Amino acid sequence: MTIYDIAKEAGVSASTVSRVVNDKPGVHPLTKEKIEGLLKKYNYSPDETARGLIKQKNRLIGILVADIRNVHYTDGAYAVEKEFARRGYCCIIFNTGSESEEKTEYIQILSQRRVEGVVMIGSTFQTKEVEEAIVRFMPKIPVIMVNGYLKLPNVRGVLADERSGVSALVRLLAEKGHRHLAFVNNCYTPSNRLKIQGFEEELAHQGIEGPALVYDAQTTFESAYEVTKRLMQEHPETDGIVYSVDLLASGGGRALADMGYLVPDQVAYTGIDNSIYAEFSTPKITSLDNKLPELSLMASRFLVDLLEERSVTEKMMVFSSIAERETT
Amino acid sequence: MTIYDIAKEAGVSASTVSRVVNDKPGVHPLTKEKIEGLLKKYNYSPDETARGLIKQKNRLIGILVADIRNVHYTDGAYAVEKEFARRGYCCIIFNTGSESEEKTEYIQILSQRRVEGVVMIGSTFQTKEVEEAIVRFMPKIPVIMVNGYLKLPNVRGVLADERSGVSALVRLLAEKGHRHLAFVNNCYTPSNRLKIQGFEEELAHQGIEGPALVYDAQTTFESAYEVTKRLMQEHPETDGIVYSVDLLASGGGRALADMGYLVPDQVAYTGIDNSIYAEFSTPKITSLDNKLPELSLMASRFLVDLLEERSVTEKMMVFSSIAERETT
DNA sequence: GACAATTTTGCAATCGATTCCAAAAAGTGC
DNA sequence: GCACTTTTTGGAATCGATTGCAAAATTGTC
Repeated sequence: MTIYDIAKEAGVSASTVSRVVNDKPGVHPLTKEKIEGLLKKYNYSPDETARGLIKQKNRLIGILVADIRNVHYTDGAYAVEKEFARRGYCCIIFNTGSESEEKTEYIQILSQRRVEGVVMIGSTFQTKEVEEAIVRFMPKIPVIMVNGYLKLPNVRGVLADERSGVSALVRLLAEKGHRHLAFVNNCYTPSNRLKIQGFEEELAHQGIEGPALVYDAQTTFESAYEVTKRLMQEHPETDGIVYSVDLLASGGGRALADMGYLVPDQVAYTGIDNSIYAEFSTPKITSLDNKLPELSLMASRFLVDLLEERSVTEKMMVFSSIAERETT
Repeated sequence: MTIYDIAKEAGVSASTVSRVVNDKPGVHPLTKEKIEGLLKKYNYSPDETARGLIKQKNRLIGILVADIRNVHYTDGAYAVEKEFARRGYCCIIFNTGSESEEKTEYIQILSQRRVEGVVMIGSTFQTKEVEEAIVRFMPKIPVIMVNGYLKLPNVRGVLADERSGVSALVRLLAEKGHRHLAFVNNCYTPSNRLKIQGFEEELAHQGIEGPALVYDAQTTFESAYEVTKRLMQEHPETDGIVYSVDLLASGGGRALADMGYLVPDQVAYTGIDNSIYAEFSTPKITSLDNKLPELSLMASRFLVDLLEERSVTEKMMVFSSIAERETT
């Protein structure tokens, strides 16, 4: 059912029907009534594709996420979708995976769809390859990065201040008397580098000397379990651990329990992200809340400002806060 | 950069450029080479919107989910997106919320976008209102419901057999000697009704007489905690509980622990969905795995079959299995 | 070099809307 | 009833592609 079909049955031209559909003035009340009847009769609603073509605005937003199953990305994607749906946009979502090739590919696809804006959630998009892909395929489309940033004219960033957040975690541990601290890291993303930086800085602040203890683990419960055991064997004096993500903290906590340590008295530990893992592990894990949902919501608003061509700043910092639970 | 711009610079017509872009025969090798050079130079890629308009196929799929933050929906949405991305489709996703009005609205929006197919994830879409909305706005668009079903010519369903799954849970409990069983329910969705049915049927099978004990709770950890306490006070003989979802089982487990019950010896319990809650609670919860990711993957394949007009059955049943852990 | 066969190319219509401009219809005043 | 204004309507171009058909260019054969 197209606008022409309606026009034909109403005995008018498509222009007139279009005016009624878009509620524009200059249509005779009787004609309008007649057309409205037909619109309802056939449940007509205009083809947004065709509309987008002529208007050069398709009200489409692209969301890029490495893996939506990752709890904190889920929250972010949800916030973005909700905010844009409210404003009459549709969101096209892609799970890009971690390969940079895939990311480039999806950036191209989104540009082909002529999306009006893109939100990239997660620091994994803060890479040279993504930068090149943006320059190549969407140099003019507003891009907002949640927890990431690239220095390009059409890119804006919304970031949690994880560096000072991790410093706060260290301060918390130090205040409770834990001074032999270690950091367990899952991978060297830009975001994680900042965390380690915050860790080291605060150690210095607290006057804890010596090289900072950083252990590497895979992003799995089991790996964190193993690494923590090894850590405690190699450095038995350790009494405080910061894990780069909650999942690791969960695995590490299990290891500490199995080794017979009293938590938080003998060894205290924290996660980062304040995710479901932190809340549902036993004991409940103290975690750094980087407020990804809020961050994503802000990102959406940011993007809307850009779409409506309001001038805005280059990036925004949001302070993260600590959700203290049973492990500290 | 449109196809005409390329054509102009190459000194040929748009038709010729189109032929090159789509790799169609009948273009002189030299012309082709020249055009390909320009395509690369300008990073030209055809506007999918315009393409969709003329081809009457936009390679767009709609995904409707009540709330993607709901862990088992996340997995489903992921599976669907991945499968369609692989096939060159884009997915438009909406979190519909639980209101039926919103669902109707999003169904209309998707129809306006002329999506080629729709996947609805979750039994919440199995309602009269959704049925009406489909008839009204997308009577011709293939719709696949994951864990739901509506009797309409364009709708197909992929369902987990939760009824017999819950029966299996009851059987498991009964085999371990638990015969005073209760069911804690979060809400009366079609899916949950089937669970209760399976619960009651198996009680009868096992020769456990009396009306089945069914308690109602909100879908929160706290509510499950309270309801479980009340349940154990009102029926202290209870030695086995089936919770309609894992989150409830998690809250209930905490209540049982606080009341001093030995799990699983004195009281055993199970969740449903085999979600992250089941895996990360302490003790780890035995849960019914309704295999939503697999279900969603099957749904995608099902939809592809429909899109390619292969004939397929009306609905498919998938048997669920039990992931046994520490609470039974 | 003429003519047929074949290859290469472009014109124009199309998809389903929107919108400017001009034409038609209706309304107003004398 | 005529001239003029205002309201209502329709025609045609447009957005950015695709595609069937006809025209043009090239190639081959004698």
